[in-house]
Amino acid sequence: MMTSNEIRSKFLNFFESKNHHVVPSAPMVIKNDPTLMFTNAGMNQFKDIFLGNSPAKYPRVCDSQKCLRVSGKHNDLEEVGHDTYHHTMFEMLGNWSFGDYFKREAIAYGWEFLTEVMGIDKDNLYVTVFGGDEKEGLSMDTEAYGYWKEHISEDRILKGSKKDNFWEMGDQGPCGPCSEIHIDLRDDADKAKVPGAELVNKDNPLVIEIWNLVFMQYNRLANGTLEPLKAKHIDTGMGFERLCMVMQGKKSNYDTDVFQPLIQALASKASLVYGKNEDADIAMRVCADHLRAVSFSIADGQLPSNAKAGYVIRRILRRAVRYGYTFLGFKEPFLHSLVPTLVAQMGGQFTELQKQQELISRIILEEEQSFLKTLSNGIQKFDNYIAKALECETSCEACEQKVTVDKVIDGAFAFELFDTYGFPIDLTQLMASEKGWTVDMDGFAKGLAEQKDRSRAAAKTESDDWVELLPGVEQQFVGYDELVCEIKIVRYRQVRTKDRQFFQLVFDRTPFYGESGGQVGDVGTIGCGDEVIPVVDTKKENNLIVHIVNKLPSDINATFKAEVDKCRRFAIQCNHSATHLLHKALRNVLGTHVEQKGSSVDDQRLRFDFSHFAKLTREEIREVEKQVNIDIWHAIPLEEHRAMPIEEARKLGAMALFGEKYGDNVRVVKFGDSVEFCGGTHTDNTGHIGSLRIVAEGAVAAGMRRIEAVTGAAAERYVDALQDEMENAKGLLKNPKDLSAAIQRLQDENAELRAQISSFQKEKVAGVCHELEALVKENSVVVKRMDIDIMQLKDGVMQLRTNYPDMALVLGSVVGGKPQLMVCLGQNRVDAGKNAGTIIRTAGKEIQGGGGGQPAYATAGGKNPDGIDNAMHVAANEIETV
RNA sequence: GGGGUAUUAGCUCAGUAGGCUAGAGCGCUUGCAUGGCAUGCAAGAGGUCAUCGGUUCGACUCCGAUAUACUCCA
Repeated sequence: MMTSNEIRSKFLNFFESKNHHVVPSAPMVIKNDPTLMFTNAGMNQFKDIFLGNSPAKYPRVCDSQKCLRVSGKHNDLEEVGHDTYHHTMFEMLGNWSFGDYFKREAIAYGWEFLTEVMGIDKDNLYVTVFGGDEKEGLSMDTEAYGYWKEHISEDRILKGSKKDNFWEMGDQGPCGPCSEIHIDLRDDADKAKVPGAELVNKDNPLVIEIWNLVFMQYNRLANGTLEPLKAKHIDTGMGFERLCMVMQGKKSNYDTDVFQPLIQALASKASLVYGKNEDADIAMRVCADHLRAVSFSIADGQLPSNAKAGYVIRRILRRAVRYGYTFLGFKEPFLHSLVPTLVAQMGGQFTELQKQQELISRIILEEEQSFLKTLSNGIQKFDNYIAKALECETSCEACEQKVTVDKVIDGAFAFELFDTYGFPIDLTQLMASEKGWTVDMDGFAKGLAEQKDRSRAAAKTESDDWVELLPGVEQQFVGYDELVCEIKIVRYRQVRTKDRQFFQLVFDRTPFYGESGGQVGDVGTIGCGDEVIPVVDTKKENNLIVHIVNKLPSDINATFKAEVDKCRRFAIQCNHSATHLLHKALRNVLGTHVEQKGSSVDDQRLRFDFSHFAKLTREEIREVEKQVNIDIWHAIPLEEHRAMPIEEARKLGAMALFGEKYGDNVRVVKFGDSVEFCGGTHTDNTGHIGSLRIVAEGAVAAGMRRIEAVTGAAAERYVDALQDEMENAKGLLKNPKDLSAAIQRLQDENAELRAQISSFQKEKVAGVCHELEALVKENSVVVKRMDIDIMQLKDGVMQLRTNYPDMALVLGSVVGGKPQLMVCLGQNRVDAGKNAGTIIRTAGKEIQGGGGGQPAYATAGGKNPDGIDNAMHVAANEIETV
């Protein structure tokens, strides 16, 4: 039997023999494409070639690309595990032609590989071609049909609809008809009953598509129309796991050697046998699949989090935990313990997994723990809800009105559990059914739909088609050397979001750095004559530097002077270079397990995330700061290599980052011992940085720390602020020798004085209460004016009340021009039907105020101090009257 | 980017349709009991109810803003 590793290499070797260049898989996590979070198809890493933004380095390429399909157009998440062939993460084998060969060769290569290299029986194969679409005005792909006829009998060539046989990567952009190869894996008896041709594209788990050949020949415009592409491309994708299933004679992807080790490990952990129980089998498939997806993402630098791409990863992980919890009986974290199995199996091919094994395990463990906590919170909330509903039932029975609860969980509550507390709806349903309840799913769906509408409305952006002014001009970035230059606008378009509209401009050459690699985009101006237009931001989309402006220049075709905000850029460069020095210093001080996991650099500060498992001590922070500052004092000049062959760069000791895509030639930035692959802009000498101060250190996730620091003028300001505060504090304390000791003394003194005040107050109150007690002993009704804050007497008066159940007390006071009134009644008077709250409201009118309280004790305040005596009389009268 | 929820004792959390002397369990201190204890009993300490404003006679509670955390959607 061919192993999965052998199958992968046979594919790559085959296309290499057809003059294809074998490239490595791009990272699964996508960094600079606003329309896409994860690589969801093999073609992603070549997107800018298809869009015409950059030229192809090789006309023919092949690879095996790790992909994640979980959101957006290809949303398979809820399918995964229930069938035998959907996955979140999978490998896509592909071959490409960029303006080189087209349909004839693509079809011939595909056929040769499957039937001759893989030795698949031709009688099990079917192919589809695009059958045309009237609405689009497209006719059938007779070209592809013709080439297929050379290999396969016509009754095996099927015509497909636009849905199945016309491929588009989005609402706009390159697209074209495609041709799929399907395989029929059923046994002969079934084949005899129903011909395979009838089951193609019908979701039969044994008649499946294995390869899609896309013929890119059109460009879709924003208004929906198609225009022919000048250069035609081939883009193919074959599901690696499916091919393994075919080659290993299995009927499920999960039965191949790609998944079985994980599934077997899970089964033994759960003390179950795979294949005995459908629910448990699904759960094991879910866990095996999701563990792969999550581990690969973390290896590529995308951690679970509560927003965007990180949130997608969190959801996948939680889905696995949910299935394990419900169907495999795992009530404690378990997924993390499978990481070694995954690494043992795939770590050889994907070294990023192996190198970061510990980090991956720790992060998964932490996520599992936190989700199990959310679950237990949700279960508690759920139980409370049921208990309350049943309580209502029993209490109603007590008053002999037979009311039964209808045992339906309110949709709004189910949605609240889900939306606010993250409690999965299927668990709510499961728990409900265990108790004989049902869930109002319509109500739940309604809540969810409203939520979705709100979000969509808020996130809506519309972009027009690009207006081409200078077609075919390739953009050039000159910002490493120049901050001012003459430019022409190559193309532009308008973009509208909910509360803003702006224009995106592309120049022929630009000094502006587009946001990428953690470095913010430049701002500045473009000017022509008297007209100067601010560039408010610069972004990078698919390797294209896009300048954001709020209005278009009056003459769009003019030559402009483009000028980057120099001071800002200088500060950014210093911060970026300081980040490199910091990275190196951290590895020196903490060890080489420190890897960059994220970085953000702007003109104000720098932020650096890295793998490390403990809080940095104050000494470590000092040492890191010191090492960076020594590099700064040494005024090390920048050594920059714009395009160094990657192997040579590695020999120099350059640090490559996980989850980054590198070409054959890379830019290397070197300051002394600090050598990094980096596309960012840097200061020409570390001396310019001035100094670095670390201002914050904290945790981001398990095994991951974050440092924030400032440099140069910002560092000066930071130290100034500290110094000012210190001087101020010293000044306030009359310049003590030891500030901390002085503060400590002050605190002790303060505590002592507080204690004294409170004891004085207690004494005073006790005195007053004593006085009142004497009066209460004599007369059961006491009316007294005493101008102190009555609220303070509360405790004492309440004490009095418990001792003298017949007591009635009316106190009045005027403090600071504000009248206060209090009525307190002993229990016997309350039982007799008197209510201090009512009395105080009546009496309160006399001081133009309101008040309230309980039957036994009430207070009121007011605006008219002159009425206080009257108010007391009124209250007293109320108490006396029967 | 748009919603929702939470923030109360060292920890985990109750709580009030504005006024009940702000509580429980665990932990802590002290004392007593047992030969011993992951023991029992008793007493006690510990709270600017996240921060800042507003409404009110009165706000832990209502309203607004901020911060932090959690969570859903995009």
